[in-house]
Amino acid sequence: MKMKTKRTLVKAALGREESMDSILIKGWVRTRRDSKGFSFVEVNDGSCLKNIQVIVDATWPDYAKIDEVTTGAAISVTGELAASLGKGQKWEIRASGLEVLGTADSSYPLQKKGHGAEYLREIAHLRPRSNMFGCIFRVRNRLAFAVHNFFQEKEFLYVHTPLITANDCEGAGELFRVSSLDAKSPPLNDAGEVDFGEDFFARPTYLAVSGQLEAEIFATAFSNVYTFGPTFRAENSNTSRHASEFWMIEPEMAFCDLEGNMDLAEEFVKYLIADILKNCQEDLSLFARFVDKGLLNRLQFVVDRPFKRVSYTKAIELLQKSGKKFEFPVDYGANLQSEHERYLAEDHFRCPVTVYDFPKEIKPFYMRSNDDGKTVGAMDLLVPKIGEIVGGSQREERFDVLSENLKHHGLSEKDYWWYLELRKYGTVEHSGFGLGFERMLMFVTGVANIRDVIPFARTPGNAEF
RNA sequence: UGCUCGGUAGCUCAGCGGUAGAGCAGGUGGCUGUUAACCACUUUGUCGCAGGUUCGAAUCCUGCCCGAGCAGCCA
Repeated sequence: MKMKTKRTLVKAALGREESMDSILIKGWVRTRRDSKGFSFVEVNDGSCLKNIQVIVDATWPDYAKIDEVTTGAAISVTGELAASLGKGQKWEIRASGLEVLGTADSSYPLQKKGHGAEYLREIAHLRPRSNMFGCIFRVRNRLAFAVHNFFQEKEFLYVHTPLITANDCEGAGELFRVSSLDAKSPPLNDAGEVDFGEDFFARPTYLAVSGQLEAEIFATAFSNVYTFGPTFRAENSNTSRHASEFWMIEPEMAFCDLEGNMDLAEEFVKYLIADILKNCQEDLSLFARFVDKGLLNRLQFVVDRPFKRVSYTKAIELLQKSGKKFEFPVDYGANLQSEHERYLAEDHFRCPVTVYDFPKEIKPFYMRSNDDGKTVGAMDLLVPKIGEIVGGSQREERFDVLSENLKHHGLSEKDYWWYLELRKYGTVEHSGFGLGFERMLMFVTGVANIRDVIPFARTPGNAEF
């Protein structure tokens, strides 16, 4: 019986130290170049950016089949892995057999030459086969792995918080309603409004905008926990850095104050960048060449230097003294505008900056009140080019103060009874933050649009794939 | 949602009142090792949609649709 050759991934073949008498590869044709007497076929299977070059000699009995070996076709090649006779690659495969597994005619939308990001977005089912998106999604994979490594090395517990929630969390933002009621004729109450008491969960429910409140439950049992999952916002945002469905990482730590929180955020961001610099060099080199020439220097810079920290009050002073004309006025008590954040990270400090201790009026109910009575222990980590990448706070652990804050924000204690009980039984100082996974990926790859770092982007009016 | 810019060949784009172009892709032929191969020849268009102005509209005007950038909301 003939031994069946096991398939080798292109990445493994290219990384070989020695030649192979017999090799089997499978993948998709990127391009074919014909010469008199033989053809060069470049095959990619997604395992790495590089293709492997296959030589098909015209003396091969089935050489007529070469016409079907077109850009986009899926093929299987057997042959010998040998040192390349040409320049530009170490190894090539001298084919002894070739099978076209799936043809692709000339209507194949992915050509060998430059496509625009917007066009590729319209063919999200094929763009992973392009060089750029191959790199993006390999880095995305590694970044997700690095997230878990970071927290697992620190003994943080990975917790799965619910995606369907009954609290319209923090009273902020637009939520997607989750309902199984008949949209055409929903049950009505006496006032003629939709009666969500009749709905699946016997109350109004939504897709979660954050797992924070539930993460706090676990932090007050396991000390250090993190979530990593999808989250949903129904805001009609049309920008290059907002998506309706995105992934977020939310660590939550008991016995930790705002400073410990900022320390962790900084360490986390640096760890992720260092991991990608180390493990995704080939993919990063493509971004450095075609997307952002300054990428590698900027990433190295961020890993090497400490982040700056300024209080909100100090940040306002800096902005007022900057002499720069802003479209929006810089006033104490107002939110920092994008242009203000950009000035701090890109012009003034020229590095990531953490702004902390914000006025209480512009922040949610759960953030811990500072002793000055005016500010809360909040922090935003701002990064050049992208802006806010992390938002977090120390949480209000004092029952009376939290209860007061709920009232102040017009929220009912009844809806947050379990959240309040965390403060009633064994309450402790605790803190946490949220890091936008796609924003981190944008920073690490230099890709400017969030729609291009998520496999299938959900934005207002778009859910095709 | 507001402001700004854009929609011309399969893709990238030029043309911006005088009747449709280039490069690439595709096709044909050539080339003894190519590297987004090269050389020669060659096919392809409701110029986003609907009105209007004009002798004449891809080009000017209005409305709509779609996309992008920025702002707000945030991660």
